[in-house]
Amino acid sequence: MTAWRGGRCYGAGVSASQPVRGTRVRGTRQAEALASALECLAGFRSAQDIHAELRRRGERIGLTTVYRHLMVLSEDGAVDTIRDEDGETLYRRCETSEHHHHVTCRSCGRSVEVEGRAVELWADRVAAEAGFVDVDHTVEIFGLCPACAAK
Amino acid sequence: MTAWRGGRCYGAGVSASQPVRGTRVRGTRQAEALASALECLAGFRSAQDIHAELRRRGERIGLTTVYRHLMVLSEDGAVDTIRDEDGETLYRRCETSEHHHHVTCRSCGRSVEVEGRAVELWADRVAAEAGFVDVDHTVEIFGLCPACAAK
DNA sequence: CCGATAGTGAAAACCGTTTTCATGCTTTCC
DNA sequence: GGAAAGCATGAAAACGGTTTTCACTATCGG
Repeated sequence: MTAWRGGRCYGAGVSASQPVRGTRVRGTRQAEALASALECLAGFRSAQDIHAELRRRGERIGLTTVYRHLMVLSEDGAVDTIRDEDGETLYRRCETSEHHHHVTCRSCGRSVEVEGRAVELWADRVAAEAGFVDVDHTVEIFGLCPACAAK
Repeated sequence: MTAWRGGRCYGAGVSASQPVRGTRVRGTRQAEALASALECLAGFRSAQDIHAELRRRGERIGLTTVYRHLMVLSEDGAVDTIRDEDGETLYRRCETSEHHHHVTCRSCGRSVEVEGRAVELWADRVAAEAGFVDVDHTVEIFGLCPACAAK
């Protein structure tokens, strides 16, 4: 469970949010609802948070379905995923399809995408120096956003 | 469960490995055994791997105790921890007490410590630009080590 | 020795996630 | 329009790593 759960973001409708990128996520009421929730939620949220939010909105949708859709969406690159400090997976609608990293608020979940050409290069370089191949990296930055820091 | 479990590293003894840094981990047979196992195991291992290894060596030690000691050791900075792609926590005896990162083999767990002045600076900079404070970061690189890549 | 104190570990609880499987909803074809 | 086929759904159960519980044991100072 994340710390910042609970929230507003009602008045959902935001007009029939159309399918997120050409994925198979479409058609069903549940997929629509999930897409709309992702549209509306600003930061990284756990699957359970998102499910709770949907239920709060009155949607009839099962936790299983939320997990299933998030999995597909993330495989398709339509949502980003990160792991919080407890190992829980957090999801967020992806803004750009390019490789990038995040500065995420550990209190409210709000996050900013940052370009990381520099880290990419660094990671590739040090891995190559160590003789490693097929290299992959995870880079996440957590902190307190200006709003939360103000408290 | 990690992929590279099971291994040699018997003939353990390595002479009574002395207590790792001035922690409260000492005295008991189990703590000694764990310290010695960590000394001997090269790469990052899951708590369960380490426990299995100890049992294989004939040590009488419970999984709970392994977890407990690893927790303390990691709080004291005597072991490093990272999360693998499945969210499982992996442990390794720490080589330097300075902040550093790893290039870890996703097949055998072997890892190389790398200096990351560049990333530190980058992380601090982008976080500051976004107005975040109390910043923390995780940077892990996974790949195939030369030996595993050769197969 | 002895008693206080800290450590141990089997079993149960936890908790996020995945699987199962019976049921529903769509789509397709006639 | 309707029946069959196929995919989506979700409650409940399984899963797997980790933590908690609690009765028991080892250790250490005196």
